[in-house]
Amino acid sequence: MTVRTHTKTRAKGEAAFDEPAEEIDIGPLSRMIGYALRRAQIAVFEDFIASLAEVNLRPAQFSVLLVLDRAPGSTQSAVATALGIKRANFVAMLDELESRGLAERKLSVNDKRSNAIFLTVHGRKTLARARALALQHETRQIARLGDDGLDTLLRLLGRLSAR
Amino acid sequence: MTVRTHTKTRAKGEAAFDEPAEEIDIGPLSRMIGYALRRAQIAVFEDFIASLAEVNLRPAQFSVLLVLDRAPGSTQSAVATALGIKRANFVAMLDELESRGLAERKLSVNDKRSNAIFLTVHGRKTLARARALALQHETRQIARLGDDGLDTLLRLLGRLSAR
DNA sequence: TATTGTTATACTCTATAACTATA
DNA sequence: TATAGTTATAGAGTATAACAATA
Repeated sequence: MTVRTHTKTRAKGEAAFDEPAEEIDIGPLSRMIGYALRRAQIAVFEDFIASLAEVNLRPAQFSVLLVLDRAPGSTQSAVATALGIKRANFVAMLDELESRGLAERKLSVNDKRSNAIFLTVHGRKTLARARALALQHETRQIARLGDDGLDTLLRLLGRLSAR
Repeated sequence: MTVRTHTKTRAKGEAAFDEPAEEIDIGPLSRMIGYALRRAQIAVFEDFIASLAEVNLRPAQFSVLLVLDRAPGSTQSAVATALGIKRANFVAMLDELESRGLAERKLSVNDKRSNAIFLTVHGRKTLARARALALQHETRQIARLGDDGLDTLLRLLGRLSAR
């Protein structure tokens, strides 16, 4: 698609204040870290979502299944906090995973306030398939980054995320 | 803050399937590109928003002012497309910038369907201050990245965003 | 008193369809 | 027919306050 700006019919080569070039060059914006990060994140998430379409898992849902597999029996608060999700917002997320038969809440016997969360058998099977798909996605991104681009990128991103 | 998971009172050193460690380690997630990108983007945007609090400009609003300064008289569609914003969503954004006296729509004489967008004098003054604040923010992020971290990061992010 | 899960709510961002006036 | 701006609307994602049950 071609991006055009406001333009008058005008003799060739002639310039005017209110008539920018046909396509807008965003200029210094493309060298700003936040902007570049946002564009890259959108592109990578798009590829991730398309890659996992078969299992219908969004990035956040996949991350929850991964954590539940690593730390089965965790409370909702623990999982939510580990992933940077507010516990209030985690309720609906878990509701959906549970309604899809991927995870389940079990009443805790020790602390009756909390639920212990587990993957179901179906959840584990789905996660296994999701992992394979995510690996393909990841491999594709790593290939784009080139030789030791991954380690370098993760190191730099870690410095920005710290604190 | 300490993240705790579901835990029973239990003799020291004893392990159990449904009792994960006190804090959940997200594990392989931290080495996934999309996840690392998201965390970094959130951290950088947070710093950006705090840095520009004085002028009350969000990242997207700042980017619009930057583009208008570079390409005054551009149409709404051109600006929106250049920044990856849907033109329908750009209407309310511009409404706010206009109501704050930062930008203005002018009826185009050549094509009466479109508006030519300009910064106001106040918009230019605000942008000048915003640029100074954004530069401080950017300098802080660059310092975190270390020696030639910026060029490396932008090169890698560009490879992920391509297409 | 503090915490867990929950509900209600609101605000931002994003996406699509459809209208109008112009081209 | 197609495009620019607009409206309406819906869906994610995220944030806060408050409540009941339990610690």
